Amino acid sequence: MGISERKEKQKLEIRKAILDASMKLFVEQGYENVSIRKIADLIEYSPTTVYLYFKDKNEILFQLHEIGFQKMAEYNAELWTIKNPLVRLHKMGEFYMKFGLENPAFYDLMFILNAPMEALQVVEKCEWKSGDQALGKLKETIQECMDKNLIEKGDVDGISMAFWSLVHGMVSLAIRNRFDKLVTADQMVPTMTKGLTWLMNVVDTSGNKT
Amino acid sequence: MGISERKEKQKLEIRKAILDASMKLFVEQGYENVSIRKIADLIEYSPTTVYLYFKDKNEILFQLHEIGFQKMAEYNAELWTIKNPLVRLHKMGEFYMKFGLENPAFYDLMFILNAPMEALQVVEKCEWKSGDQALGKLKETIQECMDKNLIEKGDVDGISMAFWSLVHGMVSLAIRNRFDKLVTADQMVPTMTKGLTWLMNVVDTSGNKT
DNA sequence: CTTGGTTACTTAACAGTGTTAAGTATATTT
DNA sequence: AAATATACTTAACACTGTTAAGTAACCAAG
Repeated sequence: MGISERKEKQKLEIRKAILDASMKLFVEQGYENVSIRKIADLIEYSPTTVYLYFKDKNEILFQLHEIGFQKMAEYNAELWTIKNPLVRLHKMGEFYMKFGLENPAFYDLMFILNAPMEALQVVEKCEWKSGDQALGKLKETIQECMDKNLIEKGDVDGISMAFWSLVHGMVSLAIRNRFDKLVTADQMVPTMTKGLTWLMNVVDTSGNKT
Repeated sequence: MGISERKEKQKLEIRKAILDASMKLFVEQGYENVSIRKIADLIEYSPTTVYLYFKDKNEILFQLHEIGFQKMAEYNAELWTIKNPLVRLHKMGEFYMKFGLENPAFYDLMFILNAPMEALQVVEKCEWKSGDQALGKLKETIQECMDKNLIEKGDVDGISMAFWSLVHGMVSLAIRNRFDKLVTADQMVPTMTKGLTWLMNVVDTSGNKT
């Protein structure tokens, strides 16, 4: 079956070429400029060929959204060397904001746009694996903080959601230009950082507040 | 000048008709179904006529976004009768989330979509009046909390941003379906409420924690 | 070696989008 | 009555996602 194996390989190569082209378009020209026709132009196939490798555009965007989570994991790599869970939690927030501000296109796909989630609903996987995994790490860290009496004990799910929401809120308001007219450009990142630091201080019950 | 006055009036009426039609479309069929052609169909004019009353689609969406802020003000009406600024702050968050979840289309326009903000940048007004005003009320309340020693004193701007970000984060993650696979439908609102209550308790230095 | 069928891809079209240049009546002013 | 201004429309441009139908190329069976 060496022949059909090679064909399988070739199919995967074109799939990859489509994703690469999509990536190129959407990193260089932003989300709204990723179109099936432009992808087809780049890989030098007709637009309809794209549909032989992906169900629809949402599925392509879902795949890019997954690549986004991989990229985010790179930002978080050094996180797991941090022993103190409270310091780790703080850094987690910082890295999250850094990733979002430096990769607004990916952030859009991962946490703002509807399209990738629509792909998920169709496939009926009915599981947002990447999101669930990321939230899991956050919950673990918060649980650890509670276990070590670094923050007040409470509902881990609710507190995790609140923590995530705070950093997501900041990043999404920033990249969707809601801070532009309210904070000067040079004060935006400092204000965001201060907001997170404020939260960290306010939850800190260890007595070693920074 | 009675005649030109009547004409002015008529012009305003068509402007209003366009906005009414846009409203109808976007409340009934969602944001992505508001198109110039559909608006034109509803008001029984040709699509190009719309451009005689609005610069472009972004300007129409900006106007709808303003109506959204008015609607939000209605939700907040009873807020200003609350004397205790800490209780008011809590209710502010609750009403904000309630508004967002009950009016996702408006919320989109006000705090998520780029289009309305693009209209603002073109007009060179260079001021997001509605957003600035809303944030102002939040800052006042937080300042009052500090003055009355109900929360720890600190950077009002940063803390206001953090507070806003938390509730915005929750609403936007919810309406963009990021909670769907992570929290069961019936637990979503309670989890969000708990998250806000947690923050309120954690900042409360009055000693009367609920 | 030819036939039949599968695979991979393309052409052409549908139904829509925002936007604009150019044209046409109607009404007002000179 | 002629010139001008107002209000609106037609037709087109350049796009979008998506699909039905058609066409080559290859591959296995008779």
